[in-house]
Amino acid sequence: MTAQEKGPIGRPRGFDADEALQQAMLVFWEHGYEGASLSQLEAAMGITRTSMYAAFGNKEQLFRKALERYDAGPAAYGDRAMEKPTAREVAAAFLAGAVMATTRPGGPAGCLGVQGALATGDAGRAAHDALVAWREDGGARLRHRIQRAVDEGDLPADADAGRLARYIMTVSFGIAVQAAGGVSRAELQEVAETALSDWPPGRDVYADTP
Amino acid sequence: MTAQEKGPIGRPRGFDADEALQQAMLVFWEHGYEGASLSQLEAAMGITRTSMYAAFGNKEQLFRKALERYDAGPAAYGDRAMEKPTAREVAAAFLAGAVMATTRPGGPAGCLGVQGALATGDAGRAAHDALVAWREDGGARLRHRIQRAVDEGDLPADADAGRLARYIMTVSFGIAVQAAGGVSRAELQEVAETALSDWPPGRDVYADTP
DNA sequence: CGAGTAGGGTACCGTTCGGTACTCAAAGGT
DNA sequence: ACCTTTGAGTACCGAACGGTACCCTACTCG
Repeated sequence: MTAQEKGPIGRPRGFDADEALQQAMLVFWEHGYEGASLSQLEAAMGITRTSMYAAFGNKEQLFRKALERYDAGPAAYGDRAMEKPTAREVAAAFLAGAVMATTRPGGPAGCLGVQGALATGDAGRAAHDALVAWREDGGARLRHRIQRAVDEGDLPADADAGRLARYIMTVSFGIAVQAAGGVSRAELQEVAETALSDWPPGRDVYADTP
Repeated sequence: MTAQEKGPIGRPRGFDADEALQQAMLVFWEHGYEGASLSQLEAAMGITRTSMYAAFGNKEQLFRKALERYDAGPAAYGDRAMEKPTAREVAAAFLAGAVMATTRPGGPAGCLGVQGALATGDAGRAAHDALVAWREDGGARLRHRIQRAVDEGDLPADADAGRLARYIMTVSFGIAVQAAGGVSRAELQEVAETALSDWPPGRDVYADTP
C-alpha cells in the first residue's frame, strides 16, 4: 500500500509557526521572560493571543520553545565548537562564538540564556529554573569534551575538566553581560583572547602536588 | 552664637529609613527591578506604600538608592581591592571579593548590579541604564588602577589597562551569573584562581610586535 | 451537501501593577 | 491654645497583566 499524503483535518493554520516562534524568541531575548508581555509577543509574532495559546500552550511553554530554538540557532556555536580537534581550539571557538552571538548587529545584545530570567518575580521562577538547567547543560557538555581531551592526552592528565569548563562558561556568561551593556564586539574579542592567552591555565594552580 | 540643635518640624519618622532601604536592596537584589513588586517591597521594608513614596520618591528612585547602598555595602570589595599594592593583588582581591559577595550564605545569590535589570520591559529601561552605568564605572575605576600599575612599572609598559580591566570585569560578571544559578562558592573560587593563573595574561597576545 | 474538526478573532475575565487623593496623627513655632 | 508642617494609613485610581469563553471561519470526510 502506498502511504497517501493526507492533510490534517480541520482548518489549516494561517501562519508560519516556525517564523512566529522565531519572532517570539527575539522578543524574549531582548526583554527577558517577564519583561516580554503577551501584547508585545503577539505583535511580533503577527498572530493573536488565542492563536498563540492554541499553538504553544501558554507563555511559559512558548518561552521553553523559544529557548529550544535559541539553543539550536544562535547558540549552536557551542556544539560546533565541541567538534574542534583540540581543547584549546574548542575553548577558543566557544568563546569566539559567544562573542559573535551576543553582539550580532541585527539582533538583541546579550544571551537569552543569561538575561532571559536571571532574577525574576514569583511568576518567572519556572523560566529562571529552565535557564539554570540550560546553562548547566552547556557546562556539562563542555566539561565532557574537555575530559575527552584529558583522556586523549591533549591536555595534561592532572587537568581538572570541571574546573576548566566552568572557567570557560564563566567567561562566556561575563561576555553576555558585557554585551548586554553595549560593549563592542571587538572589545569582547580581546577579552576572549585574553582569557585564553594561557592554555591550559595554571597547571601549578590546580595541581596541588609540587 | 551657639548652633542650637533643633529637631525638624513636623511629625518625626516612625521607621528607620536606613534599615528600610537595606531591606529594599535585598528584595531588588533577589528579584531584580521589575521582578520586585511594591507589595513585596513594602512588606520587606515594614512600611506602607505611601511612606515609601514620601521617603524615597518612587520605585525607580528607591532602586537607585538601593544601588548606592549596594555599592557602599556588599560591593565595597571593589574599592578595597584597589588599595592592594600590586595589580596582581588588586585583580585577585577583586575576583575573590566578587565570589564572596555573590555567594553570601545569608543573602541573595548573584550581583544586584548584574541581575537587577539585565533585560527588562519598557518600564525597566531606566534601571537597566543605571546598572550599565554602574558596571561601566566599576570597569573604569579598575582600569585606572591598572593603568597606575603600568605607569609605576608594576606591569609591563606595553600592557593594555583597558583590556586587562575588561577581562577582570567580565570574569566578575560571569561569576555573578554562575552564583545566581547556584554554583558554589568553592567552585567559583577555583574559577577566580584559574582566571588569574597567568598574570599579566598573554603578553604575546596584546603586543602585536613579534 | 451536511457533519465533524480545528484555527482565528473579539471581547472579556479577575488580578496585579505602580502610583495617588484624602484623612488623621504627632511634632515644633509663636 | 492654635497654626503649620510633616509622616502614616486607608482606600482607591486607571492601566496593563496573563489567560479564556464564545463565536465564526475554513478545511476533510462521508
